[in-house]
Amino acid sequence: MAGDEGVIPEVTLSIHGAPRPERADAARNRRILLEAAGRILRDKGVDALTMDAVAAEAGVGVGTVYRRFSDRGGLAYALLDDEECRFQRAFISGPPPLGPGTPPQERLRAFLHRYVERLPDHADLLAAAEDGTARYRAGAYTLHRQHLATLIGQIDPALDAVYLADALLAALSAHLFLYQHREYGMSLERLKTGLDHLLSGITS
Amino acid sequence: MAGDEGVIPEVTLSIHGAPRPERADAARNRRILLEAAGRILRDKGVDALTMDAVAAEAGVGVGTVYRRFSDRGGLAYALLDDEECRFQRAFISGPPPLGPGTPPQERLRAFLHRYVERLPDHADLLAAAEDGTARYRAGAYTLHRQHLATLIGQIDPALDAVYLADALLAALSAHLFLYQHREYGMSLERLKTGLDHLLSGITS
DNA sequence: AGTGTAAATGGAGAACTCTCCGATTGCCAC
DNA sequence: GTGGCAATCGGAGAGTTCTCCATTTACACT
Repeated sequence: MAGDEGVIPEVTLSIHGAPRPERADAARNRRILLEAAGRILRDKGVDALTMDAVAAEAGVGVGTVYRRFSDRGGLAYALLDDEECRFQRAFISGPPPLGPGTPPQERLRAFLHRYVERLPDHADLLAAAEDGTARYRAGAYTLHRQHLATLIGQIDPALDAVYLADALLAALSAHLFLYQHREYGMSLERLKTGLDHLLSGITS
Repeated sequence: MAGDEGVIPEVTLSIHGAPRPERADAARNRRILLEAAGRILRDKGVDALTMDAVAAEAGVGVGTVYRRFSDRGGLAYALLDDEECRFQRAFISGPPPLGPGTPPQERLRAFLHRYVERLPDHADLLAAAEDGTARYRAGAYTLHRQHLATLIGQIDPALDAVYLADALLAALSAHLFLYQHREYGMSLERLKTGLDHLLSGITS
């Protein structure tokens, strides 16, 4: 416990910028809740991950769960936060071809491929997080879109970079992935190759 | 009432092929329920369109609503059925450029543009219908995908037509549209032009 | 008409998400 | 310390979706 974890508070780049430091009991509860949620997720699967169940497992009231994570999607995003932060560091400042120091065409392709590789492990939780219009309001989406739009703008300033970023990310929807991969049996390789073809209209 | 409506039973091409004819009381209730739902939708908006409200407005039990339309998404799709059937007729057997008798590149483009034009009027209801993975299980999605995949296969048999159909349709998600158009302010023209750019990788 | 049966009905109730607000508690200035 | 206040807590309850099944009803076949 000494020294805690690091400099950056928690829930950093990805979901929402922390407006102000959390009170000690609140921070403790966040940790307790995340651990409880992780246990439920591991032991009983994503369907058992209800707000009531998390509250019961953590031994707090359900109101506390909603105060920490504004809704079920928020809890799901919080559970993905570690991995998301790693991904964000990788494409913002990591080594090539994901990070800087590579032509934008290749960075774009690397981003999409890496995103696909991330999906199998997280699609269930992501699908819960991305429910409805929630995906587009999340910080992660905004950052991904901005990153893709920047790369596309570097490739060809005449393109509508923001629109194309949305379109590419739409093809990476967790719900679509669940359907394509688990139900329709498309392999990750097939998805990557398909994305490459989509890209060919952009990198031309 | 004499002569009813037509040859084709109801809920025809779009949602699911009718397995067997409906009993008279069931058909009557379907009509009553759809009228009640339409009234609620018109008067109070999509948020008031709950299964309980429809049941109450129609004067039946909620179990009946669920028997007719398996869930809220099913009800939403049923409300869209008329328009959907018209759209389907248009791209299957209607006049060019949407229907046959036009090069596949142009039919593909016409399909996407027409889809975008349809969205503003129906996005709210469509968003309710497309919730979660429901979109991909719906008959309408399957048909749209098959149509697009056929056109893409005609353009270039070497492409993964089914994957690209999914990807194009992903960009037409009602949830994404609501975000892009209503929240982000993208015009229909901008969406169409963006889709044209996406297409350029396919029609190349 | 009478009858058997498969289909349709309705509403109680389970499960869930999310809100509300009085009670409680950490934290900072003094 | 201690006083005050803003943040936090908890759990009852409202609103929804969807299930279940005992009861009722339509319709085909004598």
